[in-house]
Amino acid sequence: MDVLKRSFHRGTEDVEDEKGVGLHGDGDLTDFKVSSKSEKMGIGRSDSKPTSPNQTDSSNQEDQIISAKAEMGEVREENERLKTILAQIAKDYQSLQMHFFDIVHQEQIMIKPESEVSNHKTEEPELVSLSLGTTNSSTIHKKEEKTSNFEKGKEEEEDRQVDEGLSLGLDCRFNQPHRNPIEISAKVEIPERESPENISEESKEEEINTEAWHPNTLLKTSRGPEDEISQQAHVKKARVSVRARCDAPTMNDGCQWRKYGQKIAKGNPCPRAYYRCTVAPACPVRKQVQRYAEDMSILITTYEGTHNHPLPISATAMASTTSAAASMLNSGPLATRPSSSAALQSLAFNLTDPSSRANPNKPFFFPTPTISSTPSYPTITLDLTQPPSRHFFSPPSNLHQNQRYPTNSFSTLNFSSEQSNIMTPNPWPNSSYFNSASQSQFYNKGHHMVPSTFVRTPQDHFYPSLLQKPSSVPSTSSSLPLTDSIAAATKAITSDPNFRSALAAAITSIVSGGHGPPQGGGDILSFSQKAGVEGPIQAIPYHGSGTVGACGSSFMSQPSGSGSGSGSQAGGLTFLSQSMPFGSSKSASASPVVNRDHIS
DNA sequence: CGTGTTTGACCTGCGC
DNA sequence: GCGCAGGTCAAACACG
Repeated sequence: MDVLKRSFHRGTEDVEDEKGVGLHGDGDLTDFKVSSKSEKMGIGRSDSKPTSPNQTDSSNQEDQIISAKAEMGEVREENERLKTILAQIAKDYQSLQMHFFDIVHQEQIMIKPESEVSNHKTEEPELVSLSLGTTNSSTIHKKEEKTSNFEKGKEEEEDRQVDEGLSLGLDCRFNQPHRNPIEISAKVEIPERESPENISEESKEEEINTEAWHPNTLLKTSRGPEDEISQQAHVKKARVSVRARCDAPTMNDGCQWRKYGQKIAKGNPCPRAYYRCTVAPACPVRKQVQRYAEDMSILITTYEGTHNHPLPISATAMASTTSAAASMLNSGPLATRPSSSAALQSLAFNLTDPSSRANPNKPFFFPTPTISSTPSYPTITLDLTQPPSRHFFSPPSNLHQNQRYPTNSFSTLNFSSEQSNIMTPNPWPNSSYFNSASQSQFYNKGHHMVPSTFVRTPQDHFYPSLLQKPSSVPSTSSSLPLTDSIAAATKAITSDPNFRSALAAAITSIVSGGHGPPQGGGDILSFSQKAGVEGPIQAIPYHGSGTVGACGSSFMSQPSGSGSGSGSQAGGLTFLSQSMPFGSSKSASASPVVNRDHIS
């Protein structure tokens, strides 16, 4: 409508200039007529032509009548002319609109075969990848959104135009022919030693291309247990480990987890806890949570498998992040994956202290990904405990066996500079934060741990004080944009090897990073979806409210006591958000074992 | 009583 | 084959 208004305004500028009539596009036609006529005719105006006292009344009246008639005639002509102009503008607008819709529709048609192919592929038995984020579902949603836009009434044209204009541009950005998500994760789930001999790389790629979850994926779960087992056998092989400072027993990633085991791992006095995703009964995703032996403030969370269900929106960022990392891990050397690097940088950009983003003079950091050889369980680690490196597009600097962790050796996607990658000693190794009593008390009182940020600046290490902040953790408005933008960025890794996509994701991140959150799912989400940065749109209502807490930090608003969640981790993803409310997980936090282990 | 956690036992894979 | 370590199971337990 702005276009129309502007056109209308332009179309009447001449008239305004000539007649000095204050005609503005904002007014409707009726107002225009009235104001135009009245102003020109002097009707209802106090500043109408003054009459000379020296003239006779009769002659004055005649003159006035004549001049008024003349003016009326002029105004009528002008009015007709303006009507014609407006009609022409409206006609042009309609024409352009139709043309625009045609373009959009043609795009949809072009997209549809891809989606159908993708859906069809999903029917095939294939692996479940680490593409935790949903992909096609949101594509479908995007289409539905556009379709519904077509059906909306004329009164919604304004919004529609805005929306579709946005989606058009972004679709152009992401619907490139080279969009080929498979390339990235092709080798992820199929370690060489397990690769079927006769399967070509292409077929494997196709296979994995279907891994991203979409509604049809649920069909998988309804298959026989054999399929499930065979899937799991593959899924097992790739892991994403997230290393972050977290004082809560577990990291809240937005999903619901049920603890099914605990084991003392060799070389680490802290037990390793095993969790299963309970969002869906048959969800194969597991995670292991273990504290880093040398710095118990660091929590190592290892994810394995692919969610076969819609993810809560709060969990998508983590899912996307881990998915992206897994894809990166398995996609080969980063040097050959500029898109991954770019997207990771975008990711790191979001992970970086928001103040860095806010201040253009403050440099922001880019990750220094390092890929190492991987053992039986290829694992990529997102090291979010240190200030990230300022290296830009650093290629894998070295291949190394990571000796710092008691787990299997794994690849390290290190967001730290190499120099700073030395683990910081626990600032309070004997702190009562790891005292069972204090800890459980802390959690049970419903306080929320104020987590340290994943990417810290050196001065951020002074975070015991943060921990003592009240539960009013800033459910920062940036949470949603941040997480969504991260999802966008990471999605770019998994779904589009093209650099432009990653760059676009980065731009999206930047655009979204510093602004307040939209309510109810948010503009950023819509933006991402329209942009083809798919997210699990079906999960939008998951947390009910559209507040930031619901989307990014809803967990913060949940009582840490056992609610309906019964102590399982649930709630908002805070993983990559500014507030980073790790923990507040009742289950683990209240666990005496965990607390006990923290003492040990 | 339902749900989640704990924890010892069991299973599996790997290296020797 | 054996031992080790990681991973999982499931009965017992705790909690609301």
